[in-house]
Amino acid sequence: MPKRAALSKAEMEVAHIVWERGDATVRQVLEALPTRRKIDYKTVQTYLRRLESKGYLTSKRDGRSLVYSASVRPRQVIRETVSDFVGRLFGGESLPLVEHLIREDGLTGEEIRKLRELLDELEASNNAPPR
Amino acid sequence: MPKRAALSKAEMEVAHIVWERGDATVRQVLEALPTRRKIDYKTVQTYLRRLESKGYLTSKRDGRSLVYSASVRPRQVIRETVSDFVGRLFGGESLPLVEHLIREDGLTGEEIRKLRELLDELEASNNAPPR
DNA sequence: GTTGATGTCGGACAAGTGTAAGTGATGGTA
DNA sequence: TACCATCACTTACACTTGTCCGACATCAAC
Repeated sequence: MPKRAALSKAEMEVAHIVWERGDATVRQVLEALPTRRKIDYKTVQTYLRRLESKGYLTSKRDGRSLVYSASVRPRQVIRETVSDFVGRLFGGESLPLVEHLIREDGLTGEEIRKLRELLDELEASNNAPPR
Repeated sequence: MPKRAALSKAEMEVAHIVWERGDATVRQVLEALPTRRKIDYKTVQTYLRRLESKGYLTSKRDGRSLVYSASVRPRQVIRETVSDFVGRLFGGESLPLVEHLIREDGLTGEEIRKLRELLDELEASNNAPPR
């Protein structure tokens, strides 16, 4: 794998926004950021530029503006990033993190149901296929 | 809360080790680190020193050595750290992270059972007590 | 009582990060 | 057409982080 430099915290934030929208200009990212996050246009511009130079995003021109979009599958990036995080803060064990998340964030009944389904599904495919 | 400076990646790693063991000297942390992580004694020393100055650990002397231990409840620190992470990479939604974790890491049947129990428990306390 | 291993205490230092300013092109509007 | 808002591009700059070095103190074993 052509190891990209890791995402910084601020970069994660804007990358997430671009991924959610599919693509975005500097201004769109700025507007999508939570308003409490008082951050300058120029700063967002820098993050996007860095994300591009790290290989996470590409940009194409549209009129005067640049439109950024993923150049690596977000799924993949998320996998790597989460894995690094779990490795460091939980010694590589993801179960404790799952438990933490389930416990700490009051999940709605709806969400609990959803998770239960996911578990069923998993268990089924766990038993069946010799892979 | 007296907002501590956030943990850096390397700091998370060593903090986790100290928490796991209850307490630890520089050398013990060094030895607990995965061997592939080729890192110098002095470097570990620095991380511990910084963790102390950031307010996460305290040290007490034992002979010539310093023994570090948590000075803030790990639970609390983990909560903050995870919350920050989820905020940035998942826009604050923890469910997607839970799903990701459950899906990506092949959980054992045992673990799945455990999670199911946790969900039951949660659901029960969700319905019953007005807290 | 000199030597070597092991500690701590204070730097050090380059790269990475958060945050933005300065400069110049461009396009809509008074 | 002169001006202002808005872009991109370049540059800046202090703080943080990852990584370690040098000096000095101890202690055990020659």
